[in-house]
Amino acid sequence: MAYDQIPIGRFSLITRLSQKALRLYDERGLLVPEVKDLCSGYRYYTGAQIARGVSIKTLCGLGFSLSEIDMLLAAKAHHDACTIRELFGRRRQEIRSEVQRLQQIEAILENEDASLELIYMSLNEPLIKDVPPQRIVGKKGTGAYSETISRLMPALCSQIFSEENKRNGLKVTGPFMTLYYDCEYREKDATMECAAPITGRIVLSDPEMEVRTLPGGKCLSLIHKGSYFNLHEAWCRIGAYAEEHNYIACGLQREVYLSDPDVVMEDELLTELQIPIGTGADRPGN
Amino acid sequence: MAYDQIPIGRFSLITRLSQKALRLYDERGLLVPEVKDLCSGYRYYTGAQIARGVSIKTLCGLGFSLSEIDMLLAAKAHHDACTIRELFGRRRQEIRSEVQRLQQIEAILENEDASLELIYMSLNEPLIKDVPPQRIVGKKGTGAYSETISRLMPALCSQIFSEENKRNGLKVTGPFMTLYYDCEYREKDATMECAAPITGRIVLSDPEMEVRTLPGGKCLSLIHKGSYFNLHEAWCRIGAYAEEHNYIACGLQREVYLSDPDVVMEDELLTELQIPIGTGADRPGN
DNA sequence: GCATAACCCTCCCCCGTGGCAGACTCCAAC
DNA sequence: GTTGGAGTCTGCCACGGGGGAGGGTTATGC
Repeated sequence: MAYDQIPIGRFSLITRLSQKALRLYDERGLLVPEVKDLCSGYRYYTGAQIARGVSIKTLCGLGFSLSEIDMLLAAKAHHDACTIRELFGRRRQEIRSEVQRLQQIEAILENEDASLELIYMSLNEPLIKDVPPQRIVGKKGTGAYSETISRLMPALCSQIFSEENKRNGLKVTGPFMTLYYDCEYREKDATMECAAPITGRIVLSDPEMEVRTLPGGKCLSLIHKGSYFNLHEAWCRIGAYAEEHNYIACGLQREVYLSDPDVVMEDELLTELQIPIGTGADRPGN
Repeated sequence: MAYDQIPIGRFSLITRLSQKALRLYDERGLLVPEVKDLCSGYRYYTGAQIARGVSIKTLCGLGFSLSEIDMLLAAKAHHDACTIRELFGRRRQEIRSEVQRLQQIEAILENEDASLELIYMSLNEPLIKDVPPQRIVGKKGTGAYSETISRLMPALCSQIFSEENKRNGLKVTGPFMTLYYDCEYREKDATMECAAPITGRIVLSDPEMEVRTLPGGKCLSLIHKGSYFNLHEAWCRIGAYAEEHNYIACGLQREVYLSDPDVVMEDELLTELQIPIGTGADRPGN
């Protein structure tokens, strides 16, 4: 059966591989046409290559990558059932987790029908992330939460934005935040510190204010959307999550004010809660 | 809160978007940094952009494309709940079909554990494809299937590969095939034609042989792997599939011999079955 | 004020496939 | 032999990032 000059189009019809794909496989060495006319550049396949082409098409449909397909076909040629089993198993694992992921997404999309608010809902899962060390200036105080913060923030700002510091080129390099020194909720006498990450030289006239470097490291992070009055709910959630996963706070918990409350509407405010869990050494005692 | 010079690294940590992604969104206009230092090229984001970044991150995680995210955010800005609902619904649909597809693959991977043979099993689903017109030379005959074919093929070959035709540059341009003239199975007196697609001028000494052009068009196609003795099973499957989907044959059914039986082992032989089904103008009702 | 480390920039390649443009080649029929 | 149409070639862009090279910029600490 002298039938060995199959041009790409015909070969594509037989194997159901697109011409584009066939050219790619040629380039990659996965399926190289038996003959390649040097002057015209035309690719000619042989009947014996059809089987390989069909195999590639099928494995492709099963979601294997080109390099995996290469390995599978080589393993088959060597009757190496072990490699094949392993690759198949791995692929099954991938598919399972992918299906799970998609089903979670589907659940989210179905829960709230036409609202983008759920965007923040789905962010509610706390995540672990890395935080860089920051040089901050802060002012400590004790009292009820919101009142104390309302008192500390203006004091902090007036120092940072003083004429002298402006002249010295002081810059605020990140969002303002509050650091909490207590491990539990305290209604009236919580100790906290309002702070801002800065760069440059700073001159302080308030003796209660302090400049230092906050250590970086891993932390549990949760972004909350909405009024500051609802922040305690978010703290509850991140706390529950930490407990559930056996994370122990190893430093000051932080409340990072991502939005500017002077500009953003109350229920659009973003706030990030952080609980250091990594190798940080700034335990309350230190 | 004068905090408006967030470099890309810090912004990346806050929003959980990679720097790579942020640069891409800048280029695409999806999330353009408020300030771009013209001489250093540094990107600086503002606190007000965090919300948009977080939204993008979340929508991305839900699997929306960048252009869809653009539409969603625009729709949200215009309080256009309708567009949002539509995009969400479409995405849900996509996810459902993707999950279905993956689960089918998983089923295939689980069925046969470590064998590549299933590769051909999964090809068993007949497919509709386009076949080009072919100029063929064929020789007809009547009788029992395998005997008749065994008689016709050598006759055909001896003509095609005759000295005279070789001199004229006759070329075989595709696999040999058998065309079946009967609509049903006939044990002893089936009419069939063995044929080969050719190009060039041909000289025939056998008056029973004929050169003509086989019409192209859509056909149902199934690739069978294994001995020719089992071909009838494949014919049953493709026939059942055609009946199930109301496809009516509108031309000669073909058996295309993709492998060379002189070279390939019996149980590795590939054969393609084709049932022409026309352009859809010859459905049962029409 | 300077050194150094950390940061940021642009450009290129990778995955695997589809689409398009412009040029070349092949074949069948006249 | 010629011609026209179909087939094929290469190369570029797109998707949505990840990774790396090589070189400029900023911040901190001494």
